[in-house]
Amino acid sequence: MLKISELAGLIGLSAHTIRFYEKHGLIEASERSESGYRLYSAADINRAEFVKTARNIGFSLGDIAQLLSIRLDRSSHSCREVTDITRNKLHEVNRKMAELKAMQKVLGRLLDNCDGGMENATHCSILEVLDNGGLATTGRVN
Amino acid sequence: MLKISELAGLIGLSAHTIRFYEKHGLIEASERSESGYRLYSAADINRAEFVKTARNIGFSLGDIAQLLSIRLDRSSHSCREVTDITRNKLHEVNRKMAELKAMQKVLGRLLDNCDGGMENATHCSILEVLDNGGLATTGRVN
DNA sequence: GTTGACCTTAGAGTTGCCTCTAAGCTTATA
DNA sequence: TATAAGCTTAGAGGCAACTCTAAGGTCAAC
Repeated sequence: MLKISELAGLIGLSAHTIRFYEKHGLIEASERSESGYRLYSAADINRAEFVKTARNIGFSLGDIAQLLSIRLDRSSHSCREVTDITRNKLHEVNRKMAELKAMQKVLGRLLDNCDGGMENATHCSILEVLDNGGLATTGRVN
Repeated sequence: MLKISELAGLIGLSAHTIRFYEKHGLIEASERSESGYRLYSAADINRAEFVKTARNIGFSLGDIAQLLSIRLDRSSHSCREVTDITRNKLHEVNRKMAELKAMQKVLGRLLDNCDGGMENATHCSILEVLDNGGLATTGRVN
């Protein structure tokens, strides 16, 4: 049985974060010492590691809660439920990637058109673009 | 002179958001009517549009505050300051993109290895990966 | 028996960006 | 003139995922 900071060291989360996850139902200590300290069993540790792995991959705490409830009783859930959660996450990631790509493109072009020297900003092309409502989308813009 | 909801309609932000931006120093109404209504001049509208454009590109409110203070007195700021803000943002976007790409890769592989059928999740390969600390990185993985 | 590290709790604070509410005044329309 | 739409304010609420604090109990070592 591990104490909270031992578990924390093992899986690489702070004790604070473990308590926070407990409050949200993700991690639990199946026992308490006489003095009330949390004590983590092997099963608790596995669960905590599951949480950490899922978190590393990028699942939200809400996703993880769902995955845990499936994990807890695999036979009454379908494999499909798991892939649905995963696919939704992938779609979310794809959406964000698209947004970031658009930002990347615009920021890159702003920088391309601006020399960024130490002269004053009176004719700064970036400020001009911002003043004019964004990059012109006429011409060969792609 | 426009009233707040007219400005809101023009630039595509809610009146709530415009007040919120005002509280944070981004947008201002240079006048008030006798009854205290905000009235926006052409210059105020330009400024609000500048804010909206910068926001659309993805600059944070903090970035925009900096850009505005440069815009307000272009001659005492260098073009370089503007490119620095822009470059920092680009780096931030690049960092996030890299994170998302990693997630994309992992999620994609999880889905590839799991058929996601309606059978129960007893042998779900995604849960297994999560239970085993992530995707194995041995073998031809990349 | 005292120091110091570690544990407990409830709850507040953080960051970023809104979003909404309450309570009340103003303006336009029918 | 009455009603509805629109405006004002201060301040609360919400989301995600922590992060920290206060005030105190516990435990191991010297």
